Amino acid sequence: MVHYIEMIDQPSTEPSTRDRIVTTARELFFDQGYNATGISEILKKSGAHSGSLYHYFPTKEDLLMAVLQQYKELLQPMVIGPARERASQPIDRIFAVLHGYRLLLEATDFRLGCPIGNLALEVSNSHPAPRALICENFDGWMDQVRTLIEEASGSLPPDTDIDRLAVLLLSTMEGAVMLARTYRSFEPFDQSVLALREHFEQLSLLGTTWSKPKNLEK
Amino acid sequence: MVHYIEMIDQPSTEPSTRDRIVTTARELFFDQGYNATGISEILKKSGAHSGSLYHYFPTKEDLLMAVLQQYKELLQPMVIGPARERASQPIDRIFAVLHGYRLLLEATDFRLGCPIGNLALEVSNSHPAPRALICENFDGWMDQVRTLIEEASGSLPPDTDIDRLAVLLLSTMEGAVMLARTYRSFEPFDQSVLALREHFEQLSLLGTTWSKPKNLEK
DNA sequence: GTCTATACAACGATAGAC
DNA sequence: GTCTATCGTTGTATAGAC
Repeated sequence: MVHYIEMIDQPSTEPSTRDRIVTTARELFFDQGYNATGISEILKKSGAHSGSLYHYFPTKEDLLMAVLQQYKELLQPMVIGPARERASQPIDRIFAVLHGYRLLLEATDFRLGCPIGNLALEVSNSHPAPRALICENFDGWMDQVRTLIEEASGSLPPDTDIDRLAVLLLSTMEGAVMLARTYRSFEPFDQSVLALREHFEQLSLLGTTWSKPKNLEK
Repeated sequence: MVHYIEMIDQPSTEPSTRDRIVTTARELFFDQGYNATGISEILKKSGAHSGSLYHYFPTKEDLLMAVLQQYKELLQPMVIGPARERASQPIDRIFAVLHGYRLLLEATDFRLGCPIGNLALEVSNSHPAPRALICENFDGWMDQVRTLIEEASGSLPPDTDIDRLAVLLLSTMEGAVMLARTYRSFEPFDQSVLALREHFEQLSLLGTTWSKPKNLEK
């Protein structure tokens, strides 16, 4: 609420103290995890002081929630949008989203994968409120991917379960990123994505040869 | 080294102090994560005292490595063996392994998923030595699953890439467990597994009909 | 190998001046 | 809203008697 007003009132000036704190916390949580990142570290890197941080965020958990809220807002401009621009064909756009995570692994030498996945495993048991926000992040991802799948449905059998496919893509991506980061190798990621590709190719095959006239348009 | 002697010398008596410490640490790391678990908590729950713990494990990281070593030894008796006994058909045995994780999610109300996956994301960036042991755990899992796939290769196309399939199963399982734990719901897990089932069914279809006349059967 | 006592740094969080 | 100073606790790890 105050948040939106700030975004309007400060169109293109330097970021507010609050935003610097959230962004810094996001970066540190991403790289080191939630528990391994101390408040003092966030203060030092952001240049803010403890009085300011605790003015905005009464507890560390509140700061985590602001970070997760920011991730929700970054999904479109940072993940989905760029992926859409990198590919023109419907099915390629789906895999362009996955490829985005590979680019991140590459750019960070396997340090950074999916920030939501990291936090999901670390805080789900102990922090119920952030856990709900993590669900919303996953929901947003699957919503977007579902849309991409729908746009590609011409190449899929008419009875394809799109929700199921979106869940499969998210599950496999999360696991593949986990393995790549652990092995410090693209191989498990690439193999997983390739296997998904084959699955989609099989579906395409079924979609074009199976049904009756259905998708004989052009 | 001393480890094996102890196992032989104490066939069925109560566990050694060392073993109690490792097992307790394993349970706490599993439920709470590595960073969120304090040494004092391990000492309290195991009944050991700090002098004993630091006698065996000079640092907390050394204890983590002993835990990861124990996981390697538990893979067969706790994961693969039971799965093999729960199913008789080759392909069913593969999915019985995945189902084992569902049973664990169910038994723990979604608190516990895959212990290796949890630790992988939490410590890979900061703890190189444990990271190597996590790789060995993943390797062991994929070795076992690869064997299960080979045993089922009669139902698969002859050119099936078995390694790739094993990686896909691990990636998807890890992601599916992550989502189930986050949502506190079986749905993402079940949907992911169902999608994998469909992938295997497609492969079976190709395996039996392919060889010659493409897919013009029936 | 096991126990008690404790060192010392880092943690999350607070108080109060400005 | 920002700053400094600091509280009380917990963190990992040690020392030394037995």
